[in-house]
Amino acid sequence: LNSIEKRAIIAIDLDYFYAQCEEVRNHCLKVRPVVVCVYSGRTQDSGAVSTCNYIARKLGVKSGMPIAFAKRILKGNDQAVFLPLDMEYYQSISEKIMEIARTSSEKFEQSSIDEAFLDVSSRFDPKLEGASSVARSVKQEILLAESLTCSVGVAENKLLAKMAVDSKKPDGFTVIIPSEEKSFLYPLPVGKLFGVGPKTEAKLKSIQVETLGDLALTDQKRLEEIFGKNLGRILREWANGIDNSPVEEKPTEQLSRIVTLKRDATSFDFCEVLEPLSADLENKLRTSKISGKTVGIIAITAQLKIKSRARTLSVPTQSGSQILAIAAELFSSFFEESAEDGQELRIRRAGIKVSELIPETTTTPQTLEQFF
DNA sequence: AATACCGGCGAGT
DNA sequence: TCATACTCGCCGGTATT
Repeated sequence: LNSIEKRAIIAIDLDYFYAQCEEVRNHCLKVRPVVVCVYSGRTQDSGAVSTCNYIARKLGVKSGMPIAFAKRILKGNDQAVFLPLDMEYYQSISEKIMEIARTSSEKFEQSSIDEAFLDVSSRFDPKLEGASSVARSVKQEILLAESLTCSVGVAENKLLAKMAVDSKKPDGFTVIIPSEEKSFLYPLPVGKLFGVGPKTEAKLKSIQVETLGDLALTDQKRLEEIFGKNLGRILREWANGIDNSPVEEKPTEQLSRIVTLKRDATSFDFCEVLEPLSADLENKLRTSKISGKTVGIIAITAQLKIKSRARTLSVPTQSGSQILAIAAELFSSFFEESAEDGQELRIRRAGIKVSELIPETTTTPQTLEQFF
């Protein structure tokens, strides 16, 4: 039993990140509802709420909500501020903070623009106590350097650290010690488990599984029948607080760019719409020194259904013009294909995805051998 | 029978 | 009421070897 060393994992989550970044550059916003929006450009207020500060949340604004909803909720509130997304600014702050986190631990994993895991197991004896003091100082360092608050969770694996950090926000500090793992998890409704969204929650409720305690005791075979072998196993393990996944940086597996069309279309000017996307992808591929072996398109229909088509190349590419040409072909045949089915395809949003990313393959071969 | 590829779905920030 | 832009992972079906 002692041969398996326990770990000490810290989860860091920057509070209402984009909206807090906006507060940092304009302190007056701190006392007002702040809503950060992705404007789609169709109409005045078309688009969705990306995130908002806690003042806006308290009034009922939520991530993903249409901007027009949020405006209705805050109508008459002359303090409310609606701001467009400024990803470059948020990215630059994220990079500085992630550098602080990275250098605070030998093992580091950034899991999104505003979240990271640290594994500090090797450094301390009472591991969770040591990890807690690292978590405290990282929190402090982030506050001093960037004037941003974050929440932290400390536990013996990533799942528990993530559940811990989610349990108290903003500015939270939550440690789950081994003896408290089950009493922390079991009372929670299944929908609170990371990875359980509305669909999975509904399925679980339909078999009378309401809490993580229920889930933890549900027959494994039954879960595998309903959710498949993998998800069935993971649901049960996670409900029991079991997670052996390592803290490690994972290379990017796919890149995509997508835009909302000015209006739903049964066809559109592929070059005009897709060229900026492919150019952006080329830029990203080149600066990341990677190439993509699969090029695909993403279409969101007028009914908000997500459709995709893809083609795997014999040689990975970085070329924007090649990506554009393939994407245009895929869209073209996709429209034809649905015309044959008698279905008129109405597209709302159009995108390009590059996947099967492989370290650097230059488009112009240097040598004959490379060419053949 | 194993692997590759594709398209759909679900979930997260 | 209106519904972004990304990323990741799994599943089942079909094609390829």
